[in-house]
Amino acid sequence: MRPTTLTEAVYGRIRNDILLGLLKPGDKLKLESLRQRYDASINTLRETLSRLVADGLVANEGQRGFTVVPTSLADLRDITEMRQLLECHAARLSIQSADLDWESRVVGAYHKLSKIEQVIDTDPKRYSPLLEAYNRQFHGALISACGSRWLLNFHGVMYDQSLRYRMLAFQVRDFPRDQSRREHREILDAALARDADRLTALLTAHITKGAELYVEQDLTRAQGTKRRGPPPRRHAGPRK
Amino acid sequence: MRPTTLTEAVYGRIRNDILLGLLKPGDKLKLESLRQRYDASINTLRETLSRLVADGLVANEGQRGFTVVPTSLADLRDITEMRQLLECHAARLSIQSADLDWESRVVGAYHKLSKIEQVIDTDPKRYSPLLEAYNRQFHGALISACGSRWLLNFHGVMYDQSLRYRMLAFQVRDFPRDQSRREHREILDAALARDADRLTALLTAHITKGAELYVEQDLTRAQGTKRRGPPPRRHAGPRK
DNA sequence: AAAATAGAAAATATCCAATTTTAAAATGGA
DNA sequence: TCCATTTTAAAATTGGATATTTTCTATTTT
Repeated sequence: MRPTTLTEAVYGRIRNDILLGLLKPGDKLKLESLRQRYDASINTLRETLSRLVADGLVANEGQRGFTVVPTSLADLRDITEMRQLLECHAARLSIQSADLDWESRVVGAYHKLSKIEQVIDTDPKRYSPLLEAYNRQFHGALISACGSRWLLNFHGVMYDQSLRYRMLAFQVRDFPRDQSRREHREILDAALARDADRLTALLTAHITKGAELYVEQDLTRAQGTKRRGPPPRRHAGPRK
Repeated sequence: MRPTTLTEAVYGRIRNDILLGLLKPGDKLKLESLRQRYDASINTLRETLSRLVADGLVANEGQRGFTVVPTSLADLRDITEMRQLLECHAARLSIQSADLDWESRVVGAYHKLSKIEQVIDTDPKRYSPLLEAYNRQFHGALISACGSRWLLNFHGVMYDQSLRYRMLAFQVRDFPRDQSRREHREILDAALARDADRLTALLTAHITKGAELYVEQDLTRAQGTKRRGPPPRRHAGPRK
């Protein structure tokens, strides 16, 4: 589904630019520049930025305008643990009430992911953002039967946060090959075997490894401007 | 800390009105009416409403404006379970890294809560919103040493959501007496004894009971307008 | 030279008026 | 009663104007 309103479209674009690291942690988001870059009015921009504040991707201190939320190892650790908690819990619930539809979604998502992983693995030059999209869909499918909107909601937020760190890591280091492919395969097997314990163990390890991609570099250096305060504010909902 | 900007102030006021049930589930939030009621411009209003969308208190479907998010038993169940998950997890973590400061916050918060509970218990007419504030502070203190900003963040969202249901229940039924007082006492004891298992068990029960106040009435009747679709969208950060 | 201060320039937060789009309601026949 | 059309009420956006607040820079003071 494509955005029905301008605000939503711009929201998606800025969000994407932050997630991809085009807008770097700490960057000041001057309304005037944004106006030109995204071709929308100040008011529309402010509205979209407010939403991003809620997602924990943008900060809005007092009267000092908007900035891209800074990164830190502590924040990454927090996000990683939180994502593990939520994703494992949701995966467990999903397995409990797993039905054929769920299985079908999981297998389908895995297939897509697997195919593109194969392509990229043989030729790293062909890395595509599609990989990230399919990866998200696979993880999404796994927990799609958990039955809790809020859980999916929060998980989505954490997923995006961790994605940002991962993408930042790829800016300085090569995309890791092979390993995550095998992990995904194991995760799929555990899911289809309805082995909740094994599944959560695998997911935990998988998520940890993903985070390490970032930790390995010390990416917590100069970012945009000064204070690299704590993370977000208030935030909410998942994508329809 | 008082709001530094108009938007923040209005945000707080609308938020409060929704939590208190002054703005009822399903209510249409016409910008024009809001403009008068809260004395702010359309743009400012849109900005604050966007934030509330993130909190899962306001919905913003397509091009049909804003509405107060409807309530439903399914949603309440979801919220309740989610709050239990987060609050118990956070309480456990808190106990793990509990120090004297934490203990002091817990005891202090309990004291305030206890005092006002006593007053209200002897004279129900004197029910005060302060009780809710102190109750929040007590629960907040319990998990304040968990060390995870995101966890506190998400918990805050769930707490507010459950508070809304509770307040809606009080509109039709009397404030329950005595029981929760005893529960709080037990919770305090378990916390000070560093008994994580007992504490989480008590918290779970306590939260369940709180939710039942609402379930007991069938409060899921006509609310504002038509479709009472699913809950929220995206959401994010905690209060500073 | 470090610290404090005054003033200028830049950027925010807000508001208002006007336009374009959309959705919901009303109307008028088949 | 059920469509199709017109009307009407709102919402989404824009552009511009205005106070206020920050931030920067040059000037003084200690």
